[in-house]
Amino acid sequence: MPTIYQVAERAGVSLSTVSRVLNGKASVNKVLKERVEKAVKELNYRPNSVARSLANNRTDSVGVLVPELNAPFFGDLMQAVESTLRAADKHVIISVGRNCLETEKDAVEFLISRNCDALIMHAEALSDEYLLELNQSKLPVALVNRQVEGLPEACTSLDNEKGGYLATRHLLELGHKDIAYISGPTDKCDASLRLEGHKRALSEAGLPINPQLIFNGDYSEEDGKIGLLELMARDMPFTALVCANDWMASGAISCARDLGMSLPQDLSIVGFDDVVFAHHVFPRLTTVSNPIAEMAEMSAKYILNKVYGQANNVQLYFEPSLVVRESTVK
Amino acid sequence: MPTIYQVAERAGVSLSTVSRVLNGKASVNKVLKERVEKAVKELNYRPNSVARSLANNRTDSVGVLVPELNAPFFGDLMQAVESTLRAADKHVIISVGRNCLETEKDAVEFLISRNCDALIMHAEALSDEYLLELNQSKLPVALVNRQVEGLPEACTSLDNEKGGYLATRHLLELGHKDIAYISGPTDKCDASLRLEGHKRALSEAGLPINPQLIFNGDYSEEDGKIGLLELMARDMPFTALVCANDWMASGAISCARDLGMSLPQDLSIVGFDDVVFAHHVFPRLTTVSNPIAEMAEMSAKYILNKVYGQANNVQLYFEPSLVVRESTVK
DNA sequence: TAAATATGAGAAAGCGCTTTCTAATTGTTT
DNA sequence: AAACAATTAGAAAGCGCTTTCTCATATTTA
Repeated sequence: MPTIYQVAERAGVSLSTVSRVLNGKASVNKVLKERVEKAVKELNYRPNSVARSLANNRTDSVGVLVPELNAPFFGDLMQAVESTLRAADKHVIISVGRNCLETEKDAVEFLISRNCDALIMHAEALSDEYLLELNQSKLPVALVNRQVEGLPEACTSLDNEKGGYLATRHLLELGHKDIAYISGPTDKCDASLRLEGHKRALSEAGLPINPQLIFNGDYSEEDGKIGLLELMARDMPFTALVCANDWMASGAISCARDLGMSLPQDLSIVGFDDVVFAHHVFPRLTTVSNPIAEMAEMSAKYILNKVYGQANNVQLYFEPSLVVRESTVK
Repeated sequence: MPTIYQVAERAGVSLSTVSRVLNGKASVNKVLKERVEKAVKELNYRPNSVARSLANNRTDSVGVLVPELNAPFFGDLMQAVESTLRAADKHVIISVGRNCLETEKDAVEFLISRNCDALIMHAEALSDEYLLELNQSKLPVALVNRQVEGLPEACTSLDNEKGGYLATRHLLELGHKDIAYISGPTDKCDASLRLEGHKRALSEAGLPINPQLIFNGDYSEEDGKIGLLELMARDMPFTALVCANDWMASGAISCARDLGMSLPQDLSIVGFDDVVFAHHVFPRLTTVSNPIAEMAEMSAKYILNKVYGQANNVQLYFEPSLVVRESTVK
């Protein structure tokens, strides 16, 4: 691998001049510039990014923290972040948090030790205070799909309340009156907001909120099954079911079928997120779209602005919309 | 951020000594060692990984090339690679190839310019020659799920022929005689081997190989649909269908249902890969498991051995197995 | 006890780049 | 034409670490 010194020698200039040509920051005599460019080409020179990083104290790399790598939702997130950042010649270092406080902290430490210039995270377990502190003392941080008090411009988020509202209103419009709900873990903000939306829709329709028709799940497919079983055991009849994400909806669907129900006639089901497999399940799932890819892209653009001096427009707040498929009927 | 120099000062030793303690390569007087460790702790010192990389010419980072980030198959791959490498304190730089020659080359260049110590790739478009040359002149390379002439120990692969054979034999054992096949792109080695296996199963059963019952798809969901339509238009009746991956199987399933067929009674369908959504489709898909996660893990271990001096056992060749679910009946 | 060997610490060079500082050259103004 | 300002090139320091080389001290051997 040729170094900048060899380029300088071949071009007959000092290495400062080569550096200036390469970075285009200061003006360089046209003749010398061409000589340098020629030498660069002839030697097939590529600057050593490590040396560059050491000298100017930035690595052009952004750490990304996601709960897992093999889930469609986070796949979409990473896809968007990677392509946005790569277009700016930045690179992505990925770390997995597993939805666990210790692992997330570890992952952040790891990313810091790797000298990332910034962090883009879908943090589940880390506290608001930790994130604030991190942002202040170490690295600029962008949060995807989460709102943190004190970091207004660093957070992209979805109107989850509206999403829950849309799901339930759709069922109400189809004529359902007895609507069950399988919630996500209510200590998570998005889950509790979705539930709020559900309740608002019921209230607006003048219907009571029956706690017997609400089950608290943990967003897993398994809890979709368990939830449906439990709700049915409570002996409060219902003709429709809202699940706070598609995984639980999918679990509920296969459970319902195992119970011998025919869908969607016996039970209308709505999911949330519109992940890839939503149209693989049968009946194809009516769900609420979650523009995770756009949110992730905006988070990346925020970092590009904040750390790398770009000036993209960034949208922080997103609206969900209903995707009607075949899992809901009158 | 404290530097090694400040640690040395606080501990009252030279920075060489600090370095030696940190890296544990040379022996250091116990007393001094403890003083250094104390200073490290007090200052909360973390070595600067960039400076370290510059000095010893290695970045402890491995480039990973995948066709896409938001597909379950590659999600599994990355998950395995990331966790294996992270356990060894190496980090993963991810780049996307999009199944396109130019993009893959770009991605590799990018990874090289980032001074990765090695590359782990699921390369679709790059030629064997390119990969060989890359491995020889630039960076150690590991190929996941692909065999490259000349790189025997660097490749993990699946017995695709056997997979195709298993799929078809399963249908034969259920009593099917007229079995259609939707293939992947036959210029890809895995696709053509799967097809070979299908043919061998037919031959062993004494059945003719009817080209009218074979359709060449491109592994996309869309081509599952198109394939089924086309096969049915050919007026050669069949009672079972093998698809060379789960995406096409899923496409064929929804197409069949749109056509009013009832599954699996009217048509038994087998997929390939056993990706996450295989059990989300209805009827739950009988398919051939592809141990992509294990292959990816082995590729990572190979790199750990080759580049970082570890001594893991690595298995290079994998056997598929049949996963019987509900999409196939007598 | 003197000489030979082993052990461990520090000084300093070097990894490949950026950037500041200085000096030289060119151009501008009166 | 003299004095000044504006450009632009090169020298050198510095980023934070590793590692070689050298030297001092401790240990072993005759």
